[in-house]
Amino acid sequence: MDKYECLKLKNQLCFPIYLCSKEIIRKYTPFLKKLDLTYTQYIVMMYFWEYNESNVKELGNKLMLDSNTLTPLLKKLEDKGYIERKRSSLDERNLIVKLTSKGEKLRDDAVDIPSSVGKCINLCSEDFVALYSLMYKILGNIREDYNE
Amino acid sequence: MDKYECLKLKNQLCFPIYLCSKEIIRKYTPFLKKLDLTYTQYIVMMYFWEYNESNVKELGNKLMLDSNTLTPLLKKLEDKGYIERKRSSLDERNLIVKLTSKGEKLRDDAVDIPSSVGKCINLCSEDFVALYSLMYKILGNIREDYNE
DNA sequence: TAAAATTAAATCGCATACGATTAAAGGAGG
DNA sequence: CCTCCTTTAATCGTATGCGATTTAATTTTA
Repeated sequence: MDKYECLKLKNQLCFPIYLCSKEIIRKYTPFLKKLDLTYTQYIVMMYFWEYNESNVKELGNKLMLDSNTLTPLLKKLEDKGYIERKRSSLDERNLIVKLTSKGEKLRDDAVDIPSSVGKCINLCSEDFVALYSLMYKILGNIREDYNE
Repeated sequence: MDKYECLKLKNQLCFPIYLCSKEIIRKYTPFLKKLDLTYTQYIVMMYFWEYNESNVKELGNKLMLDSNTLTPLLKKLEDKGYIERKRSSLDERNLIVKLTSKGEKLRDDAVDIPSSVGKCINLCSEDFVALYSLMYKILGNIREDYNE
């Protein structure tokens, strides 16, 4: 029995998760390119399609990203005309971010993407459900503060 | 029934996988810092602890990374003294990368990391196995060329 | 109420990722 | 032998990701 067995790549759980995340994102890329979005920008747009308006803090909680990543990303989305950034007049520390009408319209172009990528991943619904719940179980274990 | 339902974050599979990958890597960080490694550098070191020697192509196939990512990363590992880079004399196109003795010794410092992080993730063994096999199933579906 | 503590975003620096291109070496065919 | 094709790394440019610090606004507290 090799005492280094635990360090072999095939015995890692993190490694295939890391690969899956990257490869799934790679599958999104050609579809997102048509909308002039990167994957992270797409996640942010999904947030706003659902909630319409937010600030950096709230958005960051949901996406587990901080202002160091979000600030430049939101500026890019603003340059593309998909969102609007404005300081709150009630509390100047807060940056209000909201969809523009152009950003809203983009939703119709995105609506087929999940199923297109789903076909590439090609999991039966049992596997989908099992994987989904395992992912949220891990997230719950790692970040007890995270509420879906 | 909302026609945009499929675009909600909570209905995505990619999103929790993306989060899990990032958060698990975050859990590794404090342990890896003691070895002066980043997560990707750690994956590369695991490869070499297992196979001792390789070239950029082979390594990249296994890790699903290309020379654009690996070349600078391998130079950093060389600067740290963990690996050696040398052109093959048989075929000058190939870069032979191998562990140094310092890199080999590092393995002993890494051997407790998987279980330490495993405690944070805190999955029972059934969940571990289920998740592991789902991940490789997806990888097999996405990249039929990938052989573990 | 003025100084201290807290909060929210922005900024900085470094390390990936990765599509695309380039450069250099080796191999194939005329 | 020479040109074309392929292969392997390296390089380039853009976009995250994130620990750490800074800046500005607000709140707390002495």
